[in-house]
Amino acid sequence: MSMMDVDVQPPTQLTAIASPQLADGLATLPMLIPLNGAVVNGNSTLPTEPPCETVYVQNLNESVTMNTLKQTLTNLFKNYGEVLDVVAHHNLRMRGQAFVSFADPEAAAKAVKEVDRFPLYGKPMKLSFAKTRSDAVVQKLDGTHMEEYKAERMERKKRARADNPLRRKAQARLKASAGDGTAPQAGRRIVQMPDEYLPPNKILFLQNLPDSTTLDQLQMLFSQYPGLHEVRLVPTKKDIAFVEYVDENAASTAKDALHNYRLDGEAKMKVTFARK
DNA sequence: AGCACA
Repeated sequence: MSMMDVDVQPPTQLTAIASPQLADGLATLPMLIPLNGAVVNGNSTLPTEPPCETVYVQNLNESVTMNTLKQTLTNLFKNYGEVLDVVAHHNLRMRGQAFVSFADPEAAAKAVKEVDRFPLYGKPMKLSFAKTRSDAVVQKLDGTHMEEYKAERMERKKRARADNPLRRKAQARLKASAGDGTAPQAGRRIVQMPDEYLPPNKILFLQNLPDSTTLDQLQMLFSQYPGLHEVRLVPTKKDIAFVEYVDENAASTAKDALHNYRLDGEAKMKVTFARK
């Protein structure tokens, strides 16, 4: 339903690779082994992106609600492997970003390669590997060392804070100028953006309505959510309709509430943002 | 721009 009805890269079959073995003796904090690619000496050697299990996503459309965002990201990324967790925050510092954790670093690598620049909700996502492992991954690797891991993470944070910020700025600049000659446009094979990933719109698009659906019925249903402007049926097609709200936020609320609602107790109606 | 998770 999600990615399948359009021409999108099919789910990647990945053979499971051996997870890092906790060598018997020295395995106190196996997950703290630095994700390779550490900076060697301040200037010349740039860190190569480490094969972290977690993908760091930037440039997300910030007007999408947290729930739909997480849901959508899970749906999208599970095409590349088992998704353990999706973490996103709405606060000033963290909005527009998300962390998608895979069980398998190869799945993450595949996702970074193929999904980078994919336009989700109207904005091309920037994908890279997370700097640190996520809790979900650590849990999976070795749930028993969670507490120690968190303690260690605190330490790292402190050290980072003490670290000279100027040096980091310089590194960032270097990196920006270095890469970026031929980043392949992701999503080349997509002939049409799936409805689910369209950017917010004050107009909603309803699909899969039962034949018996009436205008009154829809008005009744959608007026439960504030800001309803108008419901429009499509004379030639009984199974679809448009519902317009005063703004995107209002529409978004109604959409989240009524997507998959069963009007007749049977079929689920699909509610997405309309195409512009 | 911005690398979190209690």
